[in-house]
Amino acid sequence: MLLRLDMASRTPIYMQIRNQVVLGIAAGELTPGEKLPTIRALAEQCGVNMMTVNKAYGLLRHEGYITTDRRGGTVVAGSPGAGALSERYLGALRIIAAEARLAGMDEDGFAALCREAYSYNNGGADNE
Amino acid sequence: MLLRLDMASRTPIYMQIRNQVVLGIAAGELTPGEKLPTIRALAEQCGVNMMTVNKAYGLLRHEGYITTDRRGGTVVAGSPGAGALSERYLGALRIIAAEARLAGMDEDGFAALCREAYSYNNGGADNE
Amino acid sequence: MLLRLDMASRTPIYMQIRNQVVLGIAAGELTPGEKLPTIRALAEQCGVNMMTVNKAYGLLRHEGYITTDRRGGTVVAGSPGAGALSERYLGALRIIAAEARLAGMDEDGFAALCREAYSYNNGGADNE
Amino acid sequence: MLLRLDMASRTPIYMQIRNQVVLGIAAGELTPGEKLPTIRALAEQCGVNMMTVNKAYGLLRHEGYITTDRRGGTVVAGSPGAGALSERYLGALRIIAAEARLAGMDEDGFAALCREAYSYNNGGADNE
DNA sequence: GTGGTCTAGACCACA
DNA sequence: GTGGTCTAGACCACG
Repeated sequence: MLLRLDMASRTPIYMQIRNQVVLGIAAGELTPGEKLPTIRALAEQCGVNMMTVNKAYGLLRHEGYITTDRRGGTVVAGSPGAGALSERYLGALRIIAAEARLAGMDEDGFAALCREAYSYNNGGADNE
Repeated sequence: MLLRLDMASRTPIYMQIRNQVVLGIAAGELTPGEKLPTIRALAEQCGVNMMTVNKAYGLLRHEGYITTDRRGGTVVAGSPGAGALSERYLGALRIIAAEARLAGMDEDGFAALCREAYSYNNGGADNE
Repeated sequence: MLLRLDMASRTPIYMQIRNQVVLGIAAGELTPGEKLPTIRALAEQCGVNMMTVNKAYGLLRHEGYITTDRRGGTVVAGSPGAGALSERYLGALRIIAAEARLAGMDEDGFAALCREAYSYNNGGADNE
Repeated sequence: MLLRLDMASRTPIYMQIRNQVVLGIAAGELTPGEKLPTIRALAEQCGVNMMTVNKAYGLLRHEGYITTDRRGGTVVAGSPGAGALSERYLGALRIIAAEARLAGMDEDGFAALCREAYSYNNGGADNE
């Protein structure tokens, strides 16, 4: 699992880390129970501060994607609670859909794009 | 066209305005050639600073969604250039898709959600 | 609203701040819509670092006790969502109850103590 | 007496052990004079370090809940000194009460919850 | 050795 | 002027 961060992006670094981990879990690259790098290790590997990684891990932990074992170590959790997931993404999806529509993409094309995004297994998401 | 802004949202106000205008155009609520409110009017109506509206209009203009008429009015433009739109949204879509997948949604469910977002006609989404 | 922090306490400072704000809201000392001190102001007033206050505010925001207005300022929110509140406190209450029981307090005495805690309007909680 | 520990909890393991023992005594599951497992045995049973169990036992001993017999065994003590117990819990109780109140619970409901916590016979609380 | 917490600075986006 | 983010250190509790 190699993180690729874009220091010039408008997306905060801690959010990029968070996104990459989520993508990694969804892609099966990170499996439940697997141990994540320590805060210090990941910070050094990425060339960022510990606090930044800490913030990303804290966010992921809060979202239920990872848990922190008291005996030292951060591990990938199972699936987070389902919750009202539909509503949560609808807002963002609507905006993307509106932009795609105005750019000339029809509904089928957009659905195909979404399916591609769903089945895509990581690779080069610049996660902005 | 009534803008509904959430001052407590993490999404910057200027971006919320921009998003609502894009949604409005996509929904046909704002038609090409239609005149938008003046910066001053919209700022007063929404209770925000003129600079904020100005920033939103500038962004929309830069993206090609609106143009500024010689005599000072701001009008809705036609469709912006198509461009390689797929690549632009794939990053964000992948993250949303990953979250949806981890929340237990299968590909068909996600595609259905995306179609719903595509055909949705405005409403009041204020998320990014 | 004056915060009293105990630097020697085992309770993290950010948690002490969080607790005092919660107590203040419950006591009616902080009313919904009221503006809280800025991070900088509170940090200086308490003699702690901005990041510490920031963490406390972030926690309170996440818990729904306060919201941050984009136009600058942190305000007291209304009531946070009810949720399954009973379950959340039962664990902690059971331990306190067990200790009280072993110290010789009977059920009525404990209930009286709890009522006192409920109706107490701030004052000198050392919030450990 | 079976301890159930949550390695992902924010409560330190030694404190979880301490809490469970206190709950066990209060519930009558552990009776005065009863022998507790050796540090080594409990550590193995729970899959934690001996130092951790030692710390929990040390805390319990310091609080008067258990004593160490001459011949090396650790046994449940009688009731610890009563003391001014009210003041000791008031701080924590006030915070819980404030949260419950803000979550919409009235005084009677809170008192009922406290009585339930008092009469509860163990179960598996691992919170602080 | 792990994460949790804190400090004393700093820069930037937003309004 | 506000909060958001980040840095480069540091100390401590826990295991």
